[in-house]
Amino acid sequence: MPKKKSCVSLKQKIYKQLRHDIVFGRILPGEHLKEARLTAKFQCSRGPVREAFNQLDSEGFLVLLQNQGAVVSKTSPEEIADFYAMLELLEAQAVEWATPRLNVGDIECLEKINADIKRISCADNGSIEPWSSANLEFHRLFRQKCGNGQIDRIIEDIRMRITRYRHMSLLVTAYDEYVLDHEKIIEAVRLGRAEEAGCLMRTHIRRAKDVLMEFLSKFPDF
Amino acid sequence: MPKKKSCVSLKQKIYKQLRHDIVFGRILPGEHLKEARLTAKFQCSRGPVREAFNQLDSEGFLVLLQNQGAVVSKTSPEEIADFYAMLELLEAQAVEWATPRLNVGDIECLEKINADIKRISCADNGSIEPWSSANLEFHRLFRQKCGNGQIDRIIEDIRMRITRYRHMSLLVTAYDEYVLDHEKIIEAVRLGRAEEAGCLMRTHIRRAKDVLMEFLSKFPDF
DNA sequence: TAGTACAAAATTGTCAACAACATTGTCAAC
DNA sequence: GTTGACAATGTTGTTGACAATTTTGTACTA
Repeated sequence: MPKKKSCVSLKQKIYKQLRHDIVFGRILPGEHLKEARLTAKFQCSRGPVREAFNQLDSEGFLVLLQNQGAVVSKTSPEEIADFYAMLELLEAQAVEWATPRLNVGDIECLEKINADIKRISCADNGSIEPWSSANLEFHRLFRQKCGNGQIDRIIEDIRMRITRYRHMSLLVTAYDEYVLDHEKIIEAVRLGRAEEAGCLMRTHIRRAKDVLMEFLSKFPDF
Repeated sequence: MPKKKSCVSLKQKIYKQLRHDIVFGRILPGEHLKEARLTAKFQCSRGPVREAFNQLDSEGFLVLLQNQGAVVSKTSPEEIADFYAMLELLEAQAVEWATPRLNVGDIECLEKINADIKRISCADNGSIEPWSSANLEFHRLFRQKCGNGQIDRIIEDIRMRITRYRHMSLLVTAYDEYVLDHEKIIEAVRLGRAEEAGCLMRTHIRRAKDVLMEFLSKFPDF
């Protein structure tokens, strides 16, 4: 049988699909992934599936056990708290570094994103993903412009790891507070007050952390 | 041919060996690794080699190019500067968090490690690795005891990534200053002055950064 | 000589089969 | 009924072969 042209490797295709399914909660923590099942789903052999597993393992989304296959990693409340403590530290620093580097266009962009967030909040159609995407975009802008590619990469990784759990807490979140936090941060950035902007970001993330941790304590099943 | 017992997977064995060779400079940045050569070296098929490549790729030690194999990743001076900026931030925080958690035994341990470092410095037999190991151990203690597993993991990753370059700068380093820095940090920790200890760590890492960056600017070939 | 088209070689991507290991189910002994 | 050995089954680890792609070598043309 002649093969089809492969512009992008099967490994990458499978990796992206699986990561998306894990991050957005379509595959649950603790679930045991079997190579055979995915081979059937993606119509390929076990090689590419195994390579995708490997990558997901070293990024923390899966845990590979010797001769026992892959399990979607569970993140304990303690680990989530640790992740959020890192976010506080890193994103505050990113904002501080970014502030003197942001131009008028960037600030307009931030305002536009925050307006979108506000609009989505008001619509409140029960769908979490659009809100979450817009929110991530707001935070992403700072770290991408802060001038340190490593902090950008590390924050991105952490955000990916906690997205699944964050989406839970969004069910009970008062979105308005977050929008106001964002407005304050934008204002501080506009005035060039880097340190203040960093503090505001820290407080903002702390608030999100508290909401999520309280949610998790109420629903220990997750 | 009957196979030997495999307590640890070939993939892991190859991964560890390759990572060690990269981190300790036995394989140089930019070098193209070919699967065939490694299958010969490790006496196995291409599967495990490919899996090791994948892991090294997602950890940043290699870059996998579509249909073009694996290249040992080069780290530019700018990226190294970024890594060090992260270390300043993260290790200072780790020390600050660790300070109230360290007991008498831990502090004795720190003093013992620093004494080892001093002894190795004086011996000065030209071998970098023992000094580097002892120094890493000193820094590792803080992050392991700081109560945040994620910061520990992230710092470990960064340290791995820059070890190769750090070893260069150790050729021209005045070790004594580092030992004194360590002593000051220990003293601050003993007195429970968390914030001060954090600042000292920040200064200490900044010093190491400056030495390395100056070295790299003198030898741009690396 | 420089440049290009094309064939040959080398290398990576994928696959299907086999070997090693883990889990499950069965059955006898107590 | 419980326990432990052991076979049966299922899953992962590894392999060698083939397909697809890239690189290299070579002859030809301007």
